[in-house]
Amino acid sequence: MPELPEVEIVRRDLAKLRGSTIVRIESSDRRVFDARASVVGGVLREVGRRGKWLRLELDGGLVFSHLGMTGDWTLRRPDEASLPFERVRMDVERRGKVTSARYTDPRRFGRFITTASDIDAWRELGPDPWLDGIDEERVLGFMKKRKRAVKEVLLDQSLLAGVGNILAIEALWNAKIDPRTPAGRLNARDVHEIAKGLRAIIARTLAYDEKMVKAKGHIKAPFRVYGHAKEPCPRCGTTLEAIVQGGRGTTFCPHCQRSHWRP
DNA sequence: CGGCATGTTGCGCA
DNA sequence: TTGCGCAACATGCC
Repeated sequence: MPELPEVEIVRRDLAKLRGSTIVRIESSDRRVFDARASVVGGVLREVGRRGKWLRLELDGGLVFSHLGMTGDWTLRRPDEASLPFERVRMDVERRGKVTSARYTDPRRFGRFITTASDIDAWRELGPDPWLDGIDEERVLGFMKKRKRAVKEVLLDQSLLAGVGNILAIEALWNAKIDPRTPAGRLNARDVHEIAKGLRAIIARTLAYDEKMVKAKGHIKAPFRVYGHAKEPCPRCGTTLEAIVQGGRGTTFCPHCQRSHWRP
């Protein structure tokens, strides 16, 4: 369940384990699990996140976790059986009590890496729009250099880490900007609207995810256009269109998401 | 059965 | 060197 807000929810859950000692890590999955250093025996000091990457800081080591498309972490008692699609099990102990963190991932696009130093993927991430804020001048400069559609550029993790397909679609709808607009044609005001749009959808999705954690009942997803192709635009009533950009689906309103772009 | 999916990487080609 | 399109990864769901 991964985009910035979902990963943030997972981070908060794992942060409950701060101060614990890693007592055991097990995985038979060579695709997901990459052991570059031994971290067993290390004490978990901090659970960080930038974009979609989780970074567990230990005394004498690091653990990086990426949820791919279908990854998730669940805290269980150590005696509980393996979960369906469980790929990694990490047991930690604090004051004699053992908690077993289970990483599940049906599609196995995720990664779990134990290492002694920061990995390239982490170092190459841009700022996190939620934790670090959005430097609009930098975003504009980045956009100015590209010819691709703004929607595709927003998915570049070196621009703003954590923006995925849904957030990009929703932010552009919030900003009333056509996702096909060549990035280089955006102006400062467009970038300002996109920044506002991103902050809004991140806040909205986080709030939704927080409710989901508590109330088990079904809550309506907070998305205005993602998953709503062929339905009326919530703003103007025009039928929402679905297109493919860079191999990913995009939904948008052909009427109110125009800005200054013309085909 | 066919098509689509909240992500990323790697390959071939212009 | 760079950018782009697309397949691949693996599985569930509609």
